[in-house]
Amino acid sequence: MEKQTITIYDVAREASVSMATVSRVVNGNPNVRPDTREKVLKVIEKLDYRPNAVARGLASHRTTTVGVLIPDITNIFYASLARGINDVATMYKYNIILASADEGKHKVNTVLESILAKQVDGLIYMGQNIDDSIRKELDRSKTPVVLAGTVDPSGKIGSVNIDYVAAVKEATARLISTGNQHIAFVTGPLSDPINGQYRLKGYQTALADAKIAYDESLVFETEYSYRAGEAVWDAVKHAGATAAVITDDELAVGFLNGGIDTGAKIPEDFEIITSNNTILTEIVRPKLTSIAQPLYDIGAVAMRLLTKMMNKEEIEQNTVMLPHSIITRNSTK
Amino acid sequence: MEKQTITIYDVAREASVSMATVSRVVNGNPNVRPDTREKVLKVIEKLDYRPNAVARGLASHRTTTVGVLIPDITNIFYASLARGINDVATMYKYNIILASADEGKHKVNTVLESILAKQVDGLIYMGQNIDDSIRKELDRSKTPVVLAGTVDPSGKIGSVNIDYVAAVKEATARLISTGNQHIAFVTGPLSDPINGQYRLKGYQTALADAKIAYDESLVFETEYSYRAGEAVWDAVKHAGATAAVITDDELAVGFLNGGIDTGAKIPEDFEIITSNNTILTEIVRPKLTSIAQPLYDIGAVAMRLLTKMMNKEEIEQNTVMLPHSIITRNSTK
DNA sequence: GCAATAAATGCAAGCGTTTTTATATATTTT
DNA sequence: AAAATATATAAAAACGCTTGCATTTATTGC
Repeated sequence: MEKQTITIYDVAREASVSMATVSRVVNGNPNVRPDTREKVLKVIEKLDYRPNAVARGLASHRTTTVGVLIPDITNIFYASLARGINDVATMYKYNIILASADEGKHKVNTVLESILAKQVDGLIYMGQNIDDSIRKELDRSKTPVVLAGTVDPSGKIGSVNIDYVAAVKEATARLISTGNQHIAFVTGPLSDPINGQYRLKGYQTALADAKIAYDESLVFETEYSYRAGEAVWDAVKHAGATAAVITDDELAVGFLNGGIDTGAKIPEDFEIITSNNTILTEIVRPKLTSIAQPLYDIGAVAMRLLTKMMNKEEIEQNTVMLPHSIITRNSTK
Repeated sequence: MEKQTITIYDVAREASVSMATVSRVVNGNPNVRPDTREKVLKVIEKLDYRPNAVARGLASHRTTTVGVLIPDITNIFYASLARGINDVATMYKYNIILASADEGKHKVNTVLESILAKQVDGLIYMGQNIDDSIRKELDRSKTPVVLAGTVDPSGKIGSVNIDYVAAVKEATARLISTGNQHIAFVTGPLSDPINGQYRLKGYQTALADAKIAYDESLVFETEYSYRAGEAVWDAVKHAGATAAVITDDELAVGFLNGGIDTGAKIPEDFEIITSNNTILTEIVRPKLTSIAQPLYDIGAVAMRLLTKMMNKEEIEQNTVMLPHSIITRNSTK
């Protein structure tokens, strides 16, 4: 009664050729006489045959599937990267296994393990700092990995980013140039090297260049969320800051509104530069001046890089830095 | 030289049991003597054996993978649903193959085909209207499908939604109650039954109840995006509307800013109610009054429903309607 | 202590492909 | 036209697991 699924074997029989030949046709192997190809294609059409990707994966050791690890799919920053990843993946005929590894909730290791068990051909990794246990897991599977919007200070793993040091340095310098002497640095977890090493360094360097003493009490570490931004406004204000560099747009938007809602005038009383130039920066009033990262491109380039690795092509540069800029809007003077 | 991958066979040999027994241990089959189980587990640990999910999938006809079709991953509405889906999927040990089927760009059919080829155990479908070719594709594969935030007017396919008719009716009535006689309905594609049938009907019903004539020139069909919202403001204003019900938050936010930026006073001159109650409604000033849909829950419930279908459990109700409400903020009087 | 029954384990046939190797057929070369 | 070479096709062995069935081992009843 059950509608029998049609296999390559059925096609072979019906077309009076071997399975091997059908396989060749399906895979576009040129070693098939045109008329045989025709014949086989006709049968495939007639039987409405669809190759079983799982069987293919087992036999060929290629699943045409890549894993994508994302910290939070509702964060526009990561979602934008994901869009770039997705488009390029689609272009190269890969499917994406998406796994979200919310800090804590689903432990990265478990999630990673489940993805790797699925025999993905490659992995795009976003977010979370890469600790030893993760690195070990990555090593044991010989799966190619590319980090998108995430750094590996050891430089072993390929990655696509912007120059965070330079970007934050420029942003900070810009705030200094309009007379600010007390500039806050409002950031996500410093355990993430992007924040703790690169961005912080850019911030410090700009201060040093301007002969302003680095004051640790102006560094605010919190989480990437709107609420966290709202919540931190008071503290920043009380610390005596007159401007802030903020490392995430949701955070910055919360921070901005935290200020606005308590009567602060932005940018007159307080200047803000944020970091990701997502649509959020244009949605709020005043619009936010921002470091512009080519989010979509970071994802796209990361995925492209991964395709090369999966093809075992020669990689000229496994750490790529895309250009950034600063988009001036109305949260700065 | 290549580090040999360890298979179930290696474990079996090393533990001096059969592959079947190892398989039983790995799959938690109770028919294994505790000491044998111990022995096998020890070897698994020692060899660091990891089952190959692809081989498992081929042998068992279950991939523990579900497909998720999403129109646009950067749209907070869908991303929120996806988060609910993801959490429940993780809870039930399923991986997600995410495919984004941007209107047009990647045709739904192609994407669907590639997902189904991967032998997913089930499918969550969001967004796009389900036309005949899609329905056919869905039917041919016997894969269980649940729609999340998407309706199937035919009622054949399981789905999780809110009562769009009632929600929009309430929203419209609320605007009428504050004296508005010319209320615009700003929506995404009317080809989507949610808009074209349900929401529109709610809008019309509210008008009818208040004895206000339905005026087609107050219905504005556009796309779900910030820019589209900005762009449509003028037309709506010129049509003489004094309030609007808008079916998407990004759209609404663009619309709001389109107004604000041209000097309109909201809500004094113009009232707005939006539809999804995402964080965007709280980010803008004034904050937007909104229909509240339990986005995360829609996703979560949809996925839960799907797990039941995949287990062939009895489904009491394959179309579930979650409760909605209206959250009053500052874009209405 | 033995038959009857239940529980644990092993055997081996799939699952639906790809791919290597061998064979048959076609094409060139001389 | 035979030998040599190139091209198409076939045969069958993997790929790494699950699972139905057969077999062995343990448990129970009397």
